[in-house]
Amino acid sequence: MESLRTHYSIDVTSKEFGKIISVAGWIEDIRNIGSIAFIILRDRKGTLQITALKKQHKEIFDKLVNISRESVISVEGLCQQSDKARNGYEIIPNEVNILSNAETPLPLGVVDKIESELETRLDNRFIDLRKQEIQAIFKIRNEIIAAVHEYLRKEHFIEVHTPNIIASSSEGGTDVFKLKYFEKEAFLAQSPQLYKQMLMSTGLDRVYEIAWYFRAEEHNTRRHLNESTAVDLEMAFIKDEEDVMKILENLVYNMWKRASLCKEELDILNQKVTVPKLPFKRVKYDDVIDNLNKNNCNLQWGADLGSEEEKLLGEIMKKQGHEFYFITKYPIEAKPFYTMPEEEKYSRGFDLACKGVEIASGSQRIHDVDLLINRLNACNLNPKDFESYLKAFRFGMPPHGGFGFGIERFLMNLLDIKNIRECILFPRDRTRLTP
RNA sequence: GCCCUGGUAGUGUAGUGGUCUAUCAUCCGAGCCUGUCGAGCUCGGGACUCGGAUUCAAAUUCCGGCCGGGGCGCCA
Repeated sequence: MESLRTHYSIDVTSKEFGKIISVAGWIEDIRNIGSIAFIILRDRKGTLQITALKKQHKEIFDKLVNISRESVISVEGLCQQSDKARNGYEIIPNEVNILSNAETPLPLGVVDKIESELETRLDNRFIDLRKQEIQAIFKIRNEIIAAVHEYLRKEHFIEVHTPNIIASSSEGGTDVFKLKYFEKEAFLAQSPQLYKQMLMSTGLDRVYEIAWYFRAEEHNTRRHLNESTAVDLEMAFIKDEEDVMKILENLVYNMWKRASLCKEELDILNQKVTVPKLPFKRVKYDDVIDNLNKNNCNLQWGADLGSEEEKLLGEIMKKQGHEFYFITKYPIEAKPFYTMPEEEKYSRGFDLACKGVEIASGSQRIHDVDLLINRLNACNLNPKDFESYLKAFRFGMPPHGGFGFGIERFLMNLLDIKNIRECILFPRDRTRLTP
């Protein structure tokens, strides 16, 4: 055999009929009818059929029929047109190489008729990922991240990488993972917030990062991970937060558009992606509260929206034709310390929501160091703990703003996936540390 | 952090004090079958999360551990 694989399953065309080709992959199914057997082989692009006849070649027939499912083989044989086989052709094998034998029974069936639970699937993720509908999620994920790079580079953002091991918690509030760093104590970053802001003092002006977020909160829900990814972005010399929102809505637009082009994967997932229209609706926080209170909510001014209120707002906005919308001018007390205040009680912070779920949040940031220290104190944080961050504000810091944007939440929303653990290859949740 | 909930073959389930020697499907194994594609048929295999308590009797009730699922708060 000259090579393990000359063709992928779906790349075989009528040009190959009558020729010797080789294919390789995992044995998905063996249907032994007696004197004839059909072996379904799966590769990256799809499946194909190998047809073995006992009469014609008993040795190869016996070999193929006795391999366990999900073993890896390479087959060389005659490619023959067949209306009865999938893809319109079948391979008549003349050489079979077993590259890897799968143990039996499988901990999880790839094409079994019985659905497994998410836990079983995650415990055996390497097999779970053999399913085309699971792979489709990550192929789409790859595409939308490509769209992020493409769009942001076009807008002159540069991709950066900031530390994940840090000396103090980024923003206070949420729980962080503590770890030993030689003789010191360190933490895992809950976001690149402080670093991307510091980069605004360098003149790089526009940066973004596909960032890891580590959060030690002990929640156990469908929409929380303890390790997640995000698109984090920061830009300098902005007039106000509107400049940031423009980038964000265009980014989201481009991501949806790119996802809508993944026709094959969307078909497999039975999903339709409708590209949103620009610009997204801007709604002031005050109007949101009024609107919700008119609809039988009892919200105090200054309160953050609970998940039920968020959902209700999503329904109200949808009736008005807005699937995506910004909530702007949040009360300063509902936003983190680095958020730029506006007037007495407001801020230049915003959230982007889609279908009643918050998918991104951002703001214009404070660039004045005295104001920043005031806000730290007001939030019961100690400016001393933030000295290396504050230093970047003392020697020339332009006005700036940015946002963070959870990739898994976005995928859930995009593909109507019910559990966030489906959106990341190897999820880390409250109890899961392996695989 | 708080609250609710669950754990039966490899997988997914039925069974809620007593012929349970535990159901069914899938799966695995042996066999039959020349056009399967959820192949079919015959035969066989395989399980009660762990520890303690109650009881004549526990998969089933109670307590605890371990491991899950979900909701709230918080957040992405």
